[in-house]
Amino acid sequence: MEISSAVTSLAALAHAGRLTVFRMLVQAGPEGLAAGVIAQRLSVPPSSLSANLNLLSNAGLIVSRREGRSIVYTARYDEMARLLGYLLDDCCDGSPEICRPLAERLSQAVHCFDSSNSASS
Amino acid sequence: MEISSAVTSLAALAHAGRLTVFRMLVQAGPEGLAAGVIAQRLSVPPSSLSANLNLLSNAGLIVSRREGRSIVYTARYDEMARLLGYLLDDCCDGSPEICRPLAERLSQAVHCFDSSNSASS
DNA sequence: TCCATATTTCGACGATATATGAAATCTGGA
DNA sequence: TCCAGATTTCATATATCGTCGAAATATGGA
Repeated sequence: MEISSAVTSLAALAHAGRLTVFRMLVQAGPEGLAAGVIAQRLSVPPSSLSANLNLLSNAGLIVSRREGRSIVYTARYDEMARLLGYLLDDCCDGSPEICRPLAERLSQAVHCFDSSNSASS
Repeated sequence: MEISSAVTSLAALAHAGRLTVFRMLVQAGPEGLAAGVIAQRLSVPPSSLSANLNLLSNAGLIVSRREGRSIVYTARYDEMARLLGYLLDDCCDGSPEICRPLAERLSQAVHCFDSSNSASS
């Protein structure tokens, strides 16, 4: 991943409204949420939300699809993986004991770490 | 983690210069790097670097200690873990097959995932 | 075709972030 | 005490971001 796209993604997330939206979409899964639903849940003007959804979309963190009259947004898990991977890539450089707690915190957050490791056995 | 501190940290990282510095410090490990060394490596004016180090420091992502005439900066791995954990916390909500690739990307980046999992066997 | 619904685009204002030279601060040593 | 080295603070100019009403666009159905 290029540093410029990492910066773009981080900037997109560095905003309370957008971060909230993004986490909502991450939670929502592949089905996603319509723009109107998000605007209602967050009590935010449609035009403001649209601008922020656009920013997240341009950063590659979410995608949209039309579904009837609504436009449904979905989180891009692959891009999220790339971004977090980029932040972590140079970690643990020769010091496993330092990033051990980090790894534990991550596996706590991503529950399928356990299953992805035990399921392969 | 509060959303406001997540936003502060993300904003601190959403800047090419600061992101580069942060990754340098993550690489450098607990020994850290003196401000002057960083400024020289990156060919950036000391005052600019100082402002950016200050931002990262206020966000809690790095810490400084005086060592002779130099001020040495170090990455805070614990805070990095908290931030990334916050971004991931709501992931995988009932859909392990979705975040599986994400988990694999992360374990690729953080090499001690393997050791932390295989060492316990 | 015409209307109601769902979202986006446009425009303009205020607020915030960035960069950097010059001066100030702090440290170690003679 | 005085000096040189290392870094920060200050002040200022510049550029970018965020918000939201009003108008424009796209869709589905009668």
